[in-house]
Amino acid sequence: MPAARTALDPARLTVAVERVFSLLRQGNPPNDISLTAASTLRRLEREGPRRLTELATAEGVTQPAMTQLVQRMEREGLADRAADPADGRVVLVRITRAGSELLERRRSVRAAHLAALLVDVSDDDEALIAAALPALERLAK
Amino acid sequence: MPAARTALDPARLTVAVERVFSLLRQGNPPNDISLTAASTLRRLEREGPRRLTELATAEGVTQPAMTQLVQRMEREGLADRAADPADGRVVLVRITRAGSELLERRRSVRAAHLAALLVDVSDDDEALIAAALPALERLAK
DNA sequence: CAACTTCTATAAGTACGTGATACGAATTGG
DNA sequence: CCAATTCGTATCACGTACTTATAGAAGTTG
Repeated sequence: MPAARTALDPARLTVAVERVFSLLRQGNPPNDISLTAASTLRRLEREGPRRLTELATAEGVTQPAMTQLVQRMEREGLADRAADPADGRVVLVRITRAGSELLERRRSVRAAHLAALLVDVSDDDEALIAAALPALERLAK
Repeated sequence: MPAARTALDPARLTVAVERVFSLLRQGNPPNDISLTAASTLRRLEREGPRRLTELATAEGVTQPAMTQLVQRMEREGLADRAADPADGRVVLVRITRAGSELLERRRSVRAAHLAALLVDVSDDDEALIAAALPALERLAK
């Protein structure tokens, strides 16, 4: 009989992730963009121009929601649209330079906030979290 | 000179937490309550009855937002209000049995979803995450 | 007890999501 | 080769979840 699997309690991890997330959120700039907007921008940054419906599916929202989100992001200069030369129905959404810069600023702000929180964390705990980080990244791949 | 501190990159942790959180969110029931509603209910469950403004501050929303949230939660039977015998201005918000049951169902659903995700994670990674879990809980205390 | 402060509620506006539906562009079968 | 269908996006009507500004009742205080 093989050894029992590691005792990682999904419910505990779920709650912990939610609470850390809330903590991080507290330190947000006052007029932060929405979760979906941020996630969509990050996706556009990572993967390049994408279709509306593709984004909607990937982000788990409906197509009308993505249409509206892109409209707002376009209005704020964070993204723009381009026609697909190969298919006249398609809209390709792209992140703009301002969008990338916003993501960059957002990362700095959050990093600073988290760094402040980490002051109260023991070196041991910090090391444990650092050790688990690559695993968390693979989980959320 | 003491050893250099562990190299935990706040920006990386922030992004990883956001992405794990998004993953967990994907597997939500279709008509899930809002982040703030869930967090507020959990707080009421943990800490017992609380005032409106106390909840608003703790959750990082404005007082009118909390008034409205409590109204909605009350309408759905998840929470109720009681007068404070010591101060006629105060409303004490309490979680109801239905509220507790909702939290419990929500935890099961999310745990099941996360458990499904963990199938694709190596034993080593799972062990690393399990080892870091108490540290994450202390961070989010 | 009049003036101030505290606590909650209301009002008006915006962002963000939904389902239903419209409509032009692409694909397809007879 | 064109009528029917499917695909990709937009629009509409609606509900929720926030914001700021303000009102108003209950406590506190000089």
